Amino acid sequence: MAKSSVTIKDIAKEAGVSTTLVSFVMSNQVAGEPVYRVGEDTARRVMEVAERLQYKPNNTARALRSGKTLTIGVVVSDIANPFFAEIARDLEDQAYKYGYNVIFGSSDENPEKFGRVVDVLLNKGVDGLILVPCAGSEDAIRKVVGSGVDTVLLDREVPGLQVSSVVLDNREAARVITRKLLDRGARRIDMVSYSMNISNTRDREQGYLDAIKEAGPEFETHIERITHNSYDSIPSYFRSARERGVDAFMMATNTLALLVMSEIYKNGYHIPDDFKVACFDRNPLYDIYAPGIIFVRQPVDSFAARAMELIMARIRSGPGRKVPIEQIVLSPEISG
Amino acid sequence: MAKSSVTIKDIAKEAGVSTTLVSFVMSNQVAGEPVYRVGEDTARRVMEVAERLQYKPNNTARALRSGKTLTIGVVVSDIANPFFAEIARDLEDQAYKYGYNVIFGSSDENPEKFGRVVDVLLNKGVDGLILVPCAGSEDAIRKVVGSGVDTVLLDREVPGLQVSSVVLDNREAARVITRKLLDRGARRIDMVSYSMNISNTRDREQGYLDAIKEAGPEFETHIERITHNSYDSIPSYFRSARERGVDAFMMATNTLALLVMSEIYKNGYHIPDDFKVACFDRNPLYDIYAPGIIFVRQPVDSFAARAMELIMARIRSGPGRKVPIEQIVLSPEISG
DNA sequence: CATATATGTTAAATCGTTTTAGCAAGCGTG
DNA sequence: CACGCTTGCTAAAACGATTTAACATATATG
Repeated sequence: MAKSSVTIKDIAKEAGVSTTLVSFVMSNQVAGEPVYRVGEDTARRVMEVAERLQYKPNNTARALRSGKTLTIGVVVSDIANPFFAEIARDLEDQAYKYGYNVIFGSSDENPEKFGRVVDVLLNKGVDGLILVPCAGSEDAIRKVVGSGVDTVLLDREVPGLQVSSVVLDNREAARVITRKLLDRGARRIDMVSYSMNISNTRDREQGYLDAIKEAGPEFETHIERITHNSYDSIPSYFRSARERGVDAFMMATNTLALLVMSEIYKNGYHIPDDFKVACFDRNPLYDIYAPGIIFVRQPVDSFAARAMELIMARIRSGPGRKVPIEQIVLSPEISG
Repeated sequence: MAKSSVTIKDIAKEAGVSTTLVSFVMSNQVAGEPVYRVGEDTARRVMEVAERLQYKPNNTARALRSGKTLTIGVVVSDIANPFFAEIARDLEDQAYKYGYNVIFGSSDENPEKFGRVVDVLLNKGVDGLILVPCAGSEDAIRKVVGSGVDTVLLDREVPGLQVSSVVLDNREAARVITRKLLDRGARRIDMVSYSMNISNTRDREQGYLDAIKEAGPEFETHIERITHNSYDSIPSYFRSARERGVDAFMMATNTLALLVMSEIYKNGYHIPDDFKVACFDRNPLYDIYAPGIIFVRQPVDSFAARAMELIMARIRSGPGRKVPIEQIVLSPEISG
């Protein structure tokens, strides 16, 4: 631990005031409006001394006494996924605006790890949690929420739980891009999805089915469910899809999209001439990789901003009368 | 912050002993060998009570008094890169073995952000730092190391700095895979690299040059340096490479490999028939994407294990006589 | 002028733990 | 039996901040 060496006491002595006063000045500086009344010139003097001595408040001591760490914990499902990496970045920026920091954890879509990570974060003393649930994490989330920790769910919901959340309108988004594939001439669209039981995946499948149903009874549907992180089945799946006369794919995530598209290229086909493709999430590789692709651009910055607003509102409303639960559903933007 | 509510005091009262004793029992439990002498049955009783009351030590208070957080800070250059994502995971596991936790930050290859992130970590009170330097981060690292914080560099070195590090033998690895391309019949090999000034990138370029030089004067070299995160130049580069009769590519990272390979496929060519490809780092997409690819598999688990060993050794040797600086160079494994 | 109110400041308690210094009992030794 | 050494335990002082309660002084109010 870095020895901060210069403490509030040193400043007090140097400026000829009490430590209390120094503390007042410091916390007034951090928060917006002055809560404590401090003489203007005294405040200036204290701040000058603090500056000169390069005072850095000791967050640990602060946390111990005040019970607030000004840190919120974030658990995403896979930090290596560009979608979540971007969310992580944006959350960090948002938190900064409120004078907060963020600590991350990754569940790797594993409910046990999810629980462990949440425990570690709580033990480190975060003021609130922003969680991306994974399949099987319901109990852990219920427990945390039940114990009164301020929590907001992100990207995925857990039905039947009294907790705020920010998600995309996945069903509508899926419907729109599927519809778009049809408009561009696709006759036989497969959806490639995950077998994980996660709200957003299920919603996307529904949207796909909605669109095909609307199109008419002559259109067939097929949802291929891939097991997370075991992608060897893709080549054989692609072969079967081709044999069934599939001419377009709708993918539930950017990872799936890349996998299927690389399979398409590997077999010597082109996008969008041979196969049309639609999917969720942007990926930096699209730019150069698949110019003709249709994708749902999730408003990641809004995800982060809304989630942070919700958690801040909850944190700032004392333990007494809490701010009400809010479930925010964001509208998708479609590209391509 | 989660109210842990039940404290050492409660246990002391319940068990009829002093808080000191409870503290002794608790910390003996955590560390390996008993440092304090405590009666065996008393210890058992205290632990029973602690268990029954579901005591969770308050890390904040611990940190404040002891000056140790049992947390080490890690700054990688891009958490969204699978290579670093895996390193992050492995570091977490390693730390766990020592009873430590890990907090992450990402510099996004930006030296200002690097400095900010390091400051935040130090301010949170980490006991040590594991850093992946980025171009321009030298000053920040020098400052941190100079101020006595235990530090280990990972994946990239900063020449002329007294600090432990764990890196791959990048030059040798690059030489070997370039050689392998030649052995498989490549006559004109381009290297695609980053323009960033980073030790490992420079070393890889040297290895490439070494191999071509060894091959004989009739072989030409070309190093194409791409600016990080601006990949629009790749199509035009690929065109020019094709015109120059290039028949193989050696890429400095997995990201570059994917970009160039997708360009190859997009133009209707195949790997390895039309172009042979070698690169650094594994990527999950390779499996399905480029079976014929040659790549350097970096021993990520060893990176993590060695780095954690080094930082632990430094942390545990008190501020008095520090363990000596160690620069560990790991051997690459070649696949394909 | 007396009383109330606002303003500027501080002493001391507190957060939950670790750590220092030391006490008391038991035991072997010469 | 007196001495030192070990064993088992504790009181009290940190750690560095925040927060409570209160004390002056100045200003306003009736």
